Amino acid sequence: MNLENTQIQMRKGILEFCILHIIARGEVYASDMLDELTRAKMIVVEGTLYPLLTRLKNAGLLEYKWVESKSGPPRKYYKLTDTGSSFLNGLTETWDDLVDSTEAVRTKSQVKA
Amino acid sequence: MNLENTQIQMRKGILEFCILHIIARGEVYASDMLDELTRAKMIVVEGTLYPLLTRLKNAGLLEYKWVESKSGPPRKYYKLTDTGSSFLNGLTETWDDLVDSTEAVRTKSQVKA
DNA sequence: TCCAGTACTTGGCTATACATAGTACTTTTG
DNA sequence: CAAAAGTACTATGTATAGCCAAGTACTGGA
Repeated sequence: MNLENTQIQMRKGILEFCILHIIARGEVYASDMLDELTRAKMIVVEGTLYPLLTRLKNAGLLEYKWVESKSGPPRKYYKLTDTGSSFLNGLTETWDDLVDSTEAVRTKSQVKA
Repeated sequence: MNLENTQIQMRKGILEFCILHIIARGEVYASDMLDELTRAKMIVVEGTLYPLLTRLKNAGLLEYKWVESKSGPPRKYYKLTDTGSSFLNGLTETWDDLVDSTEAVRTKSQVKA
């Protein structure tokens, strides 16, 4: 058990949440998302992102259309389905609760310390 | 893929973080932690907590001593080791970064929406 | 002795993030 | 026009956390 591994575990699920958020605000393709996540300091590699997108699409949360590119192969532009929007709302609630709970534990710790 | 499962994934690593925090503020045994987590609205079951404590102990982050109880079997009272304290500091940093990153993605979303 | 309560343990299951390697298409370059 | 480089996407195998469910061990009371 090392710190790095726990950090990885901490990201689980949260990454999915962030990606749904990014897609929620407009049609994007994978490289757009990678740029966006990198700017937010959430480093992700291709091998993580692409399978995740496929999974979300197969679950009916996303849909995509092919768009020709002027430099390279065509791209998949993703957007949320209605199901995806509902799902994102549910996740947002969970995330907020989780942050609150964690904050509660930390705050109480400071009071007693 | 359902919401519940993603919620479970979101908890990964965070639970460990919370438990280390709880132990950091004083010696406690498992039921104390369960109560504390329940109050913070982070429901955990025994089958999750006990293996986690064993794992943290084997990793050298925790140590425990047996304490007799007046009602029932003796209890393991845990406390952090020095290694555990350092580990918790690292996790705290990671968690704060993660919250910031997530907030960054969400905030930007609202600006464009 | 039998029963209920408390504390802790164990085994099997599922799902995600990662590393790594590979495919397919397009544009550039000699 | 053929080879190389770049872009976008795919596939496979590994490790690990959290959950469920059942089980063990000890205590005290009827």
